[in-house]
Amino acid sequence: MSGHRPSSRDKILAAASELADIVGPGNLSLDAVAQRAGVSKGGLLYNFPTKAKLMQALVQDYLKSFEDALAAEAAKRGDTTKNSLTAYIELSARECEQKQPSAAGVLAALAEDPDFLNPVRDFKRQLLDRLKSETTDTAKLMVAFLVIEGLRSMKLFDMDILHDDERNMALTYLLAEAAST
Amino acid sequence: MSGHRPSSRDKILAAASELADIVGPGNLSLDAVAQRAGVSKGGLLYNFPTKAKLMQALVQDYLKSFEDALAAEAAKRGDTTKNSLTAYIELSARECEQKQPSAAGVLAALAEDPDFLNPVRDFKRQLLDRLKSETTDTAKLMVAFLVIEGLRSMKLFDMDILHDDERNMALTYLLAEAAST
DNA sequence: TTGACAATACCGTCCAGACGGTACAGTAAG
DNA sequence: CTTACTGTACCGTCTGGACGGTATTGTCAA
Repeated sequence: MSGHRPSSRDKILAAASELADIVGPGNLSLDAVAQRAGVSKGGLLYNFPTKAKLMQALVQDYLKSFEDALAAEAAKRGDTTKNSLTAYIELSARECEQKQPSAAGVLAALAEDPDFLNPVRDFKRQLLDRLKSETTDTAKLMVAFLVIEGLRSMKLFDMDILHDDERNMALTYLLAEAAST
Repeated sequence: MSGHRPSSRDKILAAASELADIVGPGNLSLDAVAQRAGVSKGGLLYNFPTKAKLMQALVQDYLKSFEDALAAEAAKRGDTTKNSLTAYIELSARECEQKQPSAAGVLAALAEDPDFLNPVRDFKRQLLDRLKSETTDTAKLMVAFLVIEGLRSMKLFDMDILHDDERNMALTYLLAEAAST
């Protein structure tokens, strides 16, 4: 079900994200995506019959890879459901450090039509509910969740406002609070 | 210096923001903006000689109105510089409740070219530095700042994920921490 | 006072190019 | 024969922006 060799589909998705990052979220054209992916335009439209479908796939792809990373992080430590908040925090912290161009694809989808973000909304709400069922102090959960959301939005907008120590301060504070629950 | 009657310029800016919210950030056209503002396209181009200039103005406008609101909030309570974090938190909290369509204009600017957000980055960094100089506990400041950033990004993306009580929990937590400093 | 001119604040039209998408013939692999 | 494309040609639409015009108001010398 997963683990293909780099298919055309994957190359197109990657090319679209990279391009969105280069030309700006609202200036993504099918011709340019096809060219960057090393695929003809006909080939692109064979895989994604319409631009909207491409955008949906971009969002789905982003969500899927995040989901996988979260599951991997939870598996890496003990599967005790109790510390999945800690897993979420640490995963997000690590993601802040590195590049993740796939986020640019999400912005492209947003630019095209904000409704493409509906799956993201659903995903986040589900995640929050899961976290909620596993923690006792809801106020602290909300703070942690929102801090990460803030960090994530900064990354999305390429706003490298925070110094490393500033970010770490917030993160260690969160981790300490999460551990004491 | 301020307090004009609704000039063409202002009508255009407002129309652009509203339209961005309706048609999606990446689908903002000059023709549509002109029409909605009740101005001819030539008239629009007179006020904003290029689309890029419009976008810049949209961002500037957004920043300015936020700055004004923050100053007004600080003035409303005592001008003691100590509690400007509290002012920031409460202002942001109130803004979460209400509609503020001007944010859609910022997304339109982002869609066109992410560099248009540079002024936002500068503004936020300045704000953070000011807050930093007025508080003792930097870790708690960072948490508060990032929580608000998270709230703000959700509003921007129209992600009404949080229930009112969830949001209030985070906010009252923040206010309590800010007061105890 | 008046006539000449200029600046301001627009209007309405036009155009070259880019875009999403279609159509279709061909092809190489399995 | 089907799948997964390639390549080319094309269509209708939309877009940013250039351009020429116009009404109003102001300025200022004679």
